[in-house]
Amino acid sequence: MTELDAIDAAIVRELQDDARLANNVLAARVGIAPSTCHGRVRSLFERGVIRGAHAEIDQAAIGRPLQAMISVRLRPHARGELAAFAQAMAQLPEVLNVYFLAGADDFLVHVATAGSEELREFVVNHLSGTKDVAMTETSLIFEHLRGRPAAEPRSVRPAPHA
Amino acid sequence: MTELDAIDAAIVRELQDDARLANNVLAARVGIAPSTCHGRVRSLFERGVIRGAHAEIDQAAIGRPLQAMISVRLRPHARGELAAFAQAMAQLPEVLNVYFLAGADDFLVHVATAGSEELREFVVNHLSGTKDVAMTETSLIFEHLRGRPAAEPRSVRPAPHA
DNA sequence: GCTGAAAGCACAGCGAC
DNA sequence: GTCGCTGTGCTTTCAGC
Repeated sequence: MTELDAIDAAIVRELQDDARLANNVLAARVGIAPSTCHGRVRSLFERGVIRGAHAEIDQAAIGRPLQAMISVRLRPHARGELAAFAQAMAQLPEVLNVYFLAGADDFLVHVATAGSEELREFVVNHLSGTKDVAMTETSLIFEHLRGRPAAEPRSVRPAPHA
Repeated sequence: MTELDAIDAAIVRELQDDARLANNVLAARVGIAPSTCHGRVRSLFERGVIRGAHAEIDQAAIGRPLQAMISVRLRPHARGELAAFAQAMAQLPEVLNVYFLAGADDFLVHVATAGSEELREFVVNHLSGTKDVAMTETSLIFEHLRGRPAAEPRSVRPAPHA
């Protein structure tokens, strides 16, 4: 697998915190020249270590103040279509995340809706009212905290010549 | 609250998909001049509609191939410190997300670890082995799908003079 | 909302170490 | 691997409209 040195790890950490960080600022922060830094960032994207950059939106500001996490269990006969089902879920405008689980439930759906009525409609129309769904359990989300960036838990090999 | 017109909504949608999109490309895509577009993006950040931009990392590539979602319930006496507890969780390097729930469980912790042993250690050291935690339930995550960008579910007022 | 100018930066390719 | 250079184009801020 693609190995990351300490500088790559630092770049990943910084971009995880702010994906729009200017290259020259990032270079200074990780202690390398801007041209080198630019090449490394490009490489991280090309190698798939950084999959993309996404803006974090205040859902309430765009008219979806109510977030919920919905546990979903499919009926046994529909388990084969689990992937297709989850994929379809992810296309719906209310859906923020779909987590495919290995446990009692088949997956979790993280949604943001305009209100409780819209949430109810979402669950009925796309989940509990569907023939493939055996069970749903909806929990409202009060708050969502992002973890602090982490890169390379262990075995970070030293940088070339920092 | 800060109102968003159709152009702001389009900008939000594009940046949700790619936060590093070049300003001139974004401007062309939403149909306004680059300088105007730049001002709107700045305004969206300043108003807090866009809270930040974060790189999406391939956790497996940085040495954390195993992800899990952990349901946590605190003991009744510890409910008052729920916010502080969750905040502390979010600081741990393994934690990607903490979802504060209103339901049977108090919160969900989304973690990425180096392996099953590290996951077990995480749960024991920071959750089940803690005096404030009443119960935990760990589900492995097979896959994580991001929802497709959505902006302004309804009541998008027309743009000024698009 | 647009245009235009000016400074700084991004980005690619180069050679040198 | 690193760094520094150059050139083109873009970003960003500032006017004024």
